[in-house]
Amino acid sequence: MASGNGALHPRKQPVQARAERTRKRILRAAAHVFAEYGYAAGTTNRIAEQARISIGSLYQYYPNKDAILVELMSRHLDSGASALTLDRERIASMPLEELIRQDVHLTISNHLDDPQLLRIMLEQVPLAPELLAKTAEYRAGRIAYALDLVTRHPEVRVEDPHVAARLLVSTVALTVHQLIAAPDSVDPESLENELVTMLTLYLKGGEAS
Amino acid sequence: MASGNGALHPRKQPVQARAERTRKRILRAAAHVFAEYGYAAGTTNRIAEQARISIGSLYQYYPNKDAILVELMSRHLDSGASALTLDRERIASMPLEELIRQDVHLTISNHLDDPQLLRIMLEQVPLAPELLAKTAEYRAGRIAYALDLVTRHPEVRVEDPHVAARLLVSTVALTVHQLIAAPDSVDPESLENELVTMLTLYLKGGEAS
DNA sequence: CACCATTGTGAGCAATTACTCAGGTCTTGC
DNA sequence: GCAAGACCTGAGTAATTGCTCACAATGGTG
Repeated sequence: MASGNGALHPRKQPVQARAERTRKRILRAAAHVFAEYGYAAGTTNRIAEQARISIGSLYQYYPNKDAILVELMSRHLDSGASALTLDRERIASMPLEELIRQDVHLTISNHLDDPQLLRIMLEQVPLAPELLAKTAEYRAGRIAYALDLVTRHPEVRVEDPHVAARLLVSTVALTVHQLIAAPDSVDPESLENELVTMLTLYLKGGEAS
Repeated sequence: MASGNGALHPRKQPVQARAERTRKRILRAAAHVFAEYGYAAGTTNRIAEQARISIGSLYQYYPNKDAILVELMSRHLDSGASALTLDRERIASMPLEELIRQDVHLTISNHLDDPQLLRIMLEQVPLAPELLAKTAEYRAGRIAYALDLVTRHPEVRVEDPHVAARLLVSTVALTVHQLIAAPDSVDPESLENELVTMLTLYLKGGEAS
């Protein structure tokens, strides 16, 4: 199913405004269709139908089905990664709880748009090699940031910084995803508070600050 | 892809020993194939080939592809659920940390067999309606247990018990799964220690016990 | 307006895949 | 030894689906 035709087409770039609109319609439709039917059952013909364009047009902008998913995921990652990085100076000078809260809050709000789509994308990542690299990079960045925080912030006391950093990143990403996308989803505010409490206590090592 | 033919076949029961062996071969092969190729690309013909039986035999025991996944998942859930429940009496009388450690340890060892397969199964759950009911039941059981622990154990101090219980369950299941199945997986022992520390501190609310 | 590149169309092809069925082979009970 | 059922076989079928291509429509430019 994952097409392995190494050669990636840099399909034609849109030059007229019309083309740009079509491209956007495809992406919007794909997001909708994938979220509703899942990746396998979200057929390209269905996407074209939803976008009210012909299947031929779709393939003028995306060389194959995977490419559409890849672009959706890329956009999500890019938007998530941009708002994230703080300079190292500020890490040490801000209260730990505030740093954690910032991260958790950002992650939650990033998931509130379309949890269903997120779910599909995360699941399909391992099947699309191009995405693997990109998500791996993204994850590595987050882990590096967490490791920085864990090792440099004065309030932090943990046994194993490397494991702690990975646990931190995984916990935030996964629980937010799961508890927001769940059928009976948890109230985002409560989730934020509990998560922040948990992580802050953990990093402080249970000692008074 | 998810066949909606409500009527489930109780395909013929094996009566000879030969048949029982075939059934087992199918399951083993399916686990292997799903883990290696994923669900969509894990075709029934491939499973039959791996099991060294003909495709026809496969369909004598399983009415469709979904049914195989369902049985694999059912078995996993049953084995996981059995070892889990403690009587309410003992909850209050055991140290909190020990209770948590027990749970985390069990979850980790339950994932060490075949993380890849687990991954596939968890992803495909939402597509197979029969499984949804079963996993929902399983999850509900775990959450109920956690809620019991959170509300009745004397060492516990949390703001919102319901959210805390769900956070607890999700955190253990998801982080274990992710960090064990990851390409560069975390050392299980360290993971156990860090997770236990984090959860225990959280539930105790940061106050001295 | 006239020309041509850009963009859009959709019937249909090739490949894949879940699943069937007509007929074989083995096991068991007598 | 011999029926009769249990079990197994695998080429074939129907349906799905990603994707192509020959052609039509549209937009900009002189």
